[in-house]
Amino acid sequence: MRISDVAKHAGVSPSTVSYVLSGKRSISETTRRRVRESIDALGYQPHAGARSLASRRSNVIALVIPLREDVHVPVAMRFAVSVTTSARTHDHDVLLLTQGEGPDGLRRVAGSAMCDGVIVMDVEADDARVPVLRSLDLPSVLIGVPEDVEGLTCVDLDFAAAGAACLHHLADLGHTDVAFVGQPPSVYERRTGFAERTVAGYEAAARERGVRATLHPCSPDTARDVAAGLVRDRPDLTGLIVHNEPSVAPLLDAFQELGRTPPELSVAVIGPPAPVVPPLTSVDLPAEAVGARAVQLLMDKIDGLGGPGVTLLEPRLTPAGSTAPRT
Amino acid sequence: MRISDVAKHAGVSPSTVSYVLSGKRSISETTRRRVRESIDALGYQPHAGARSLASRRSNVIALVIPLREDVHVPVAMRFAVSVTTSARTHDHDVLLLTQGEGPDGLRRVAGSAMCDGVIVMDVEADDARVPVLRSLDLPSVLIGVPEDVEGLTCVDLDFAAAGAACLHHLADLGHTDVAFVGQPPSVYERRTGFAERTVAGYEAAARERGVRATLHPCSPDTARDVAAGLVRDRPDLTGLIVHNEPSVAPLLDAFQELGRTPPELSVAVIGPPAPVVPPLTSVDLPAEAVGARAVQLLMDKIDGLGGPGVTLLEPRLTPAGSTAPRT
DNA sequence: GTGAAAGCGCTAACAC
DNA sequence: GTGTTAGCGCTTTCAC
Repeated sequence: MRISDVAKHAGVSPSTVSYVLSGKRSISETTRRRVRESIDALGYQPHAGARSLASRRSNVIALVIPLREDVHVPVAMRFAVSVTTSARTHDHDVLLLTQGEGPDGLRRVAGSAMCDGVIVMDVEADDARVPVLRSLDLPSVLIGVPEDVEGLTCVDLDFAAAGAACLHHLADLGHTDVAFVGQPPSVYERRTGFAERTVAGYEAAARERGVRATLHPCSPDTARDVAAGLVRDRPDLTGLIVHNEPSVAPLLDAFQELGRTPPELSVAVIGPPAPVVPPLTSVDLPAEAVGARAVQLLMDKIDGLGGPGVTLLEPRLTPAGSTAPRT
Repeated sequence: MRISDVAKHAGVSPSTVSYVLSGKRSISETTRRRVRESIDALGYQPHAGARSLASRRSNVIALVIPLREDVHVPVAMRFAVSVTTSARTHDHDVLLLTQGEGPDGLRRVAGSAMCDGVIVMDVEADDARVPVLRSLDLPSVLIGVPEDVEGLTCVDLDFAAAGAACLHHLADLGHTDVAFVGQPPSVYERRTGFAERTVAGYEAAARERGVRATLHPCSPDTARDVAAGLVRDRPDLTGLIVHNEPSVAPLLDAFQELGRTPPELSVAVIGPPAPVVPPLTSVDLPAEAVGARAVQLLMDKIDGLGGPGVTLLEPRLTPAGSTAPRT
């Protein structure tokens, strides 16, 4: 089943079928309909390899997913699904690259023309893949923001604004002593962009508002200790910002056992709304929007449109019962 | 940069370069070396589309990942990563299909020759994709086992054996009253193979051993109620089997508050070892092994080797401090 | 052990 | 608005 079979069936030339499919030149309404009918009748599907050979377009994008222990998998998956779904609306498929392949994976897919572009997740401040991307002339979009963004196209949530939004929210409620429970230490050590920027936004806002503000890296299994340490050392603490999805539940449990429960201890979280009752004041992480935007930007680049630039999506803080005015 | 450039550089014909790359005919050691050197010197990489057009092999496999609310994402991701990594060792890449595309996604990638085969995850007892797979003559491997396995190649953990192993372990310790806390109700309603089989194995073993055994679907937000119900209605309960990864922590917390802690209440879990201290007696879910096996089986099918069949990997129960003899 | 050349199925000039 | 045709870059017969 090839394009010439469809052409014969419809009584037109192969190129006409091709143009009906691509819409790259105008076709009379009658011809278009006849061709469409033949395509349906025969169940024709173009051969992807032949198409990519002739058109120099694979209609595939690559997605590099993170695999680190300290990356919250469900969030990564939300990005991946969003990218895949969005790509389909642009008639592209998604090739999965694991971070384990590193820069070589990028060279491989670029060199063999397996994909038209690549989306890289979990970008660090000084990411080894960035120089490779610069040298590769493969259209790319980063989800995350490295230190040097020269020539790159990046998308992310405005994490600095998210950190600031939480602090301003608490400051507006009268809190003057706040702690920030963050990502596992390793995340800061490898200088993951989003984590650094969140803290920077939080600390800047705290200075601005004259709020006492400290930082406490955390992971689910150290949550208990972090809570105990805060209760012991910070008697005046009334505000808590948590930027660590899987630690939210253990942290709240620990604080509760220590006699501190929201909203007496006002808690705001940065991340997907945890399915806890009652709901928490939170800044959502719009993975779907970020993924869709990344795909859109990549499609533009593939089509030679748009230049480099950093797109930061505005965070939205949703107040809930876990934060209240200081008493 | 094409194969003919490499051929010229090495002073051989294009076909010789092709054969050096594919190993499909014998090449003299000297020629092989010269060609290899030219390939390295020029940094040649074959064009994937051209290759797939000429050879009718894309060297890509598709992977359908589940996206359901009730599927535990980190486990699904472990499968996906294992499949991707294994595929690379067989010189294949992985195309991501979301479950949202359903049967049409399979038809699409099969019809356009985008991939040589497909691996389908999260298979249900009566799965809509199975008849499509049967009609498609696209090599496929299912991770999971549907009701009718005629003509299919399936891999999975032997969940029936896992359920039985937990019960036998508890029975060996003298427990005679056991409860099984399972997946969310929706998982059973849509008849997901692995959940049904686990329960079946558990119940059969319980009958065999004369143990009182009941089933309790659960999700993280109903864990508290499930625990309360069991404490209230089952005063003689001393054994618990949990087949619900994200509910383990809330469940144990709830039981603790009700005065029941391991190993007085002996708890065994089916799933990846939870990072809790002290560790729990558990049956591991060998996602890596299952993914690797699925890829191996698929590669064999693509090469025309091996027939249909169901491969069940033996579970391994690792005893730990959460289970103890009944007192 | 190696080379020549005929496709693989499609796209996009070019021609009308 | 439509048809003809020359590639796209590789694999694989066929021939030696």
